[in-house]
Amino acid sequence: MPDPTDEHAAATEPAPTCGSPGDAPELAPQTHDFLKALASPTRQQIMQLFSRGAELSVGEIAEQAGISQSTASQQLALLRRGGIVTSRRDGKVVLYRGDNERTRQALADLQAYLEHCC
Amino acid sequence: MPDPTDEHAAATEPAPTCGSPGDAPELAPQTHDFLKALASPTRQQIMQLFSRGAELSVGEIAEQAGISQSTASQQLALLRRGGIVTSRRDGKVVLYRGDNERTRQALADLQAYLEHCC
DNA sequence: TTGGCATATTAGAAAATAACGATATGTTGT
DNA sequence: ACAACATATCGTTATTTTCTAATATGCCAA
Repeated sequence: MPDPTDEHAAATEPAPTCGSPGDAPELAPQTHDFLKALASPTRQQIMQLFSRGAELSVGEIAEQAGISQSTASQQLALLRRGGIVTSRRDGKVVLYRGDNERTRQALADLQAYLEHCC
Repeated sequence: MPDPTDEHAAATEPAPTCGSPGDAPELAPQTHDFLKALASPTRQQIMQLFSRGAELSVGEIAEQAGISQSTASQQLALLRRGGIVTSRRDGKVVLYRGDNERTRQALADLQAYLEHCC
């Protein structure tokens, strides 16, 4: 039986729409994941492989970044959770690429968050 | 004799101006510090105290954030290293506030970095 | 179904982070 | 110089992160 944690289901979040517009806006959990995902040398190194929309398999990423396959898979999972990359299955490989849409969104949210304190 | 690590000297960096414009732009060390500084619940909580240019002492921040004085000092040091806050001495207290200028710069650098891969 | 390959997940050790109390440094008044 | 107060730094412990090898899961072909 297939696990309910379906990997390549389109996990579309309902969008929190910023609860209390009054005073101190908290950083959305998604944006926190975004920041955590980027705040790592290894993951930054991985991101450099996705120049101009390049699409790479986990194996290629592991090799080019000089890390093990399992490490690559784990770090890619974190990057995906942070909304920085997307994945799709093509045969027996899984291809990753930068997620333009969600990255733009996270940047906008971050900018809005920093607006009120800086 | 005063330590060369002068705390409140205006540490103005020469700005790296992005070495090789060709292919894969690395994230500036400053921007990495910026990301790491923000990717922490405690430090995000601290940042929420600086609503609209508020200026607070370390003691006030520690109290309002519910953390010890030494923790506040340490976390504020990380926020300052990330260019998110500035500090100035006023008598025996040290006042912190959001650093508009450097934050804007870090956001711009981050945006440029993400441009090429997303 | 079986075998082979690619990716995800697990388990565990090493390293980095976060927090605190205690102490050192700095500053202002007396 | 000394006392009093505020902040920075030190030393330590608990938690989290990071990485790898080993194993499990998923997909395709025969």
